[in-house]
Amino acid sequence: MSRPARYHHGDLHSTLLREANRLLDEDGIDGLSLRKLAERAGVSRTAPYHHFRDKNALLCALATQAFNQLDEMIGRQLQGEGSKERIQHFVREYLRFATEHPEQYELMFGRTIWKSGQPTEELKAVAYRSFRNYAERLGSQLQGRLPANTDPLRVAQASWATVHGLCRLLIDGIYVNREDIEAVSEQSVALIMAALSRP
Amino acid sequence: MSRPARYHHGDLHSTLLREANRLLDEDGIDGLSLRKLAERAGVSRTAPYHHFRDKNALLCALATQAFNQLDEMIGRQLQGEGSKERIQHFVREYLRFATEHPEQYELMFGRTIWKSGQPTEELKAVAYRSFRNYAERLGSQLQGRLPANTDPLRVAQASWATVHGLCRLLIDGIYVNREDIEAVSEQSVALIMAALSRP
DNA sequence: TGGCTTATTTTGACACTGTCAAGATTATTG
DNA sequence: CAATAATCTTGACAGTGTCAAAATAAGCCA
Repeated sequence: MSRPARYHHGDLHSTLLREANRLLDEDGIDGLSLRKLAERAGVSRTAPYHHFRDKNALLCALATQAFNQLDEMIGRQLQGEGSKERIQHFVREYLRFATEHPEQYELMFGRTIWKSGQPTEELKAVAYRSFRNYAERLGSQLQGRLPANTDPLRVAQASWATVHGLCRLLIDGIYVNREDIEAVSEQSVALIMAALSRP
Repeated sequence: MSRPARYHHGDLHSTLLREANRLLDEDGIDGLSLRKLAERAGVSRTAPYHHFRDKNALLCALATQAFNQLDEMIGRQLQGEGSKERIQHFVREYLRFATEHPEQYELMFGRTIWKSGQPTEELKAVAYRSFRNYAERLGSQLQGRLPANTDPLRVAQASWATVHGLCRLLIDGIYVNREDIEAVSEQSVALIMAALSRP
């Protein structure tokens, strides 16, 4: 671990990613500065620029990692046949994912990357893939139970917006009460399921 | 308007608010710096500090203004008896409110104030009042049509989360296609209305 | 009016930030 | 072993929010 200080770090790329994630958890997205990160990695201020084009690129790399985790979680939770309980459980897991690492979630969906910065092609790919994954799996969960003239894609988009909206309200500090969010999400699922025809 | 430069500006407080709103529209929330603002107002860098305790206070003032507008809009759109069309129309107006001044919306609901900074008591008051207003009016629109064991407050929270989620996806630059959002919001309203009993 | 208090505004300074350019050092390759 | 490429450092610049101390103007009370 703590080898003597050398000119070449040897493994700076992954060290940067690791320490950046730590900084993100500890100091939040605003507290994550390249200079602090460099210091933690035991390296000079501009060293990271040889591994990431700029700060935006670093943040995109972090977000990409997180999207891969989310994608994996979606695949794990939304498999098998659909039921209200399964969907309910998925929503809880999604909320947990977002609230256990709020700064990561902010990075994934926030304006820091998508608006102010520029999402990497890699990031865009994994982000869209995650949603497509969700849409497909939810579609087969609800298969045959949707009312006529109801596009499954629209249902996926709408439900995702709802859960995402709840997450944002929690993460951005507008709602503080976690149990309220829990109840609201149950209400949302209940409402959607009530609109479906019985299998 | 353009009087000769005096030591005392005379109306700096409101000038700052006005120019800050312009800067917000033009350069976005990240481009809104106190120094640029001071320059626009024709005053030195630290002059604004005698009218707003710090940058957070200025932003809270802007957000408070915006919430008052939203509150007024809610009252205007959600009066009278409820119908699917009226609610649909309200959602469209809400989307319009958010997308015509995205930076203001970001200020109102974003982490800049609610998480990183500290919302003023005044801001908290008007924000909660706006939601209470929405919840009450939506409640009377749906009166008597909600299924048993369905708390109108929860429905208000859930539906607000949905519309808010859609706005965020648009504003943060994740969704770019406006028509998609339009269709998704219609789908959301349709789903909720489908779960209600006929009047 | 004059003098005192208070409200505004300014200049100077500090610690931060991201990032560029130029040089120093090590690793790699022919 | 020499040349090239990769990696890292130091120095610098423009930008940020904000504090302290000094300058200026306005308001008020005699």
